[in-house]
Amino acid sequence: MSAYKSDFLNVLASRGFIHQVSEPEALDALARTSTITAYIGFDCTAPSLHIGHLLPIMMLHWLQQTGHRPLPLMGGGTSRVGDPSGKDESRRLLTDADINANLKSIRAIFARFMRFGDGKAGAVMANNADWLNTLNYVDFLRDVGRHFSINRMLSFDSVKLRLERQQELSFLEFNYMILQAYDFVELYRRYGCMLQMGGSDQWGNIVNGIDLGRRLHNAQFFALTAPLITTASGAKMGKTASGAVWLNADQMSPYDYWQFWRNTEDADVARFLKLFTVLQLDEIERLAALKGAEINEAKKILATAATAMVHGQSAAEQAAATARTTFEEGGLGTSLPAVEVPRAELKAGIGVLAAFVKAGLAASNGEVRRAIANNAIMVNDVRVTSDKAIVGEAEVTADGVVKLSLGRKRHVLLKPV
RNA sequence: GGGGGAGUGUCCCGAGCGGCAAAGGGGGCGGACUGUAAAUCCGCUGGCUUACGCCUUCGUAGGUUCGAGUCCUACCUCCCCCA
Repeated sequence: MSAYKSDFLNVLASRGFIHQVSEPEALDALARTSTITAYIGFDCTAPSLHIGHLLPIMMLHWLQQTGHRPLPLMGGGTSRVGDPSGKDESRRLLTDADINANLKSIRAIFARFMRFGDGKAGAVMANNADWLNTLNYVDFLRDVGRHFSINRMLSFDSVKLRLERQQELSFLEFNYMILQAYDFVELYRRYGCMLQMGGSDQWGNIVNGIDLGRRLHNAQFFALTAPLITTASGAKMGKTASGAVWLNADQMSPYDYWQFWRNTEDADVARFLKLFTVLQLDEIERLAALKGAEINEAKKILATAATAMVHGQSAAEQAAATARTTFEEGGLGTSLPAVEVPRAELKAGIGVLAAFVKAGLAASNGEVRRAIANNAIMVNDVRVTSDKAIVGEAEVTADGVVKLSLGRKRHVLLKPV
């Protein structure tokens, strides 16, 4: 069904990664005849990447699998500015120390998805702080700024929407697109990078880079954007009670990560398998054909495969096993999140309210009270009906833990130490 | 510089005659139904409290009042118009 001749575009298109491509024929031809270096920018405004970053990371993965060179760019410099795209409010400005700390913890994630190092397709990581931080303002204006038309910049969605909605857009943020365009050129100079990929909201920024490349180097750059991924019911992906779905294990356990995928809506299963796992397409076809309750099998495969991409095969299988014992056999899974409690404290008895707050299942005593009123609280699978109930040593099971449950899905173990 | 408008529950949007823990959505969480799905229906969605109740919250700081999100003053931030 795909009209592309190159492996690279074929794979991306058939798995649903492509929203827009500039000059598709030329890019297709280039991908067939040479090794492309392509970059995607990631900002460092949070200490971990989350699910929203997964799509671009997968694009880099496939880029490498099809023989090309991925170039993840850390926005060490641009994070100091903040991209106004899709935002009504200015982002908080981060300190350089924050940015560097974030950058460091993000870096490890990439190694899971692509091979770094030598060889023609070995991935390279760059940081735009390396060139942006030392720019000379006047030189930059003369060399780069003169190629930008304010008239045109005002017509870009990222700017236009802010202005139309009467939201403040600072000069600092207004410059973001210029810096991103400059990044593209700089990566071309340093690494011969000719393709920039990103989310669909990046189209305007990328196109600016293409223009600048043509003006400064008479070079043909390319843009490729991925669709914005929403769930079948229209919600933005990756929002849960506790916030974002993080990729770092210390922000979100592999078990919880597995659960996130396990709870995918039926209608999203096939699409997510294509986007977020590396299963063969014919295998995905087979799974997608499952009907009714059988599709749960596909969801488990999705969960395990997607978790394995980020946390490794063994952690993924452990999460799957824990889910199986917990949900299908009514037992205790070993990788359920656990919270340690001093044995003496448990001996004295902890009120249910405090116990659930301590376990992180609720934010306040009141929240636990309401949950009890809603029949949602269980200790060792026994429903709690009074907020005066005590969790003590008697509740420690043969496994040496106390199982606290909020609803049927959220479980935390209390482990005496 | 002059004139007009706006800022509401720490997720968002948004109503709010001086009696307000503050309408209504969305989102989220829980329950029922299911398949750890969707849809639907129901409940919850500031903190402490067994409870009466107490405390904290409507841009900031004061004031009027028995009582202020609501009225007054000053200040901060944003928007629009005029210069």
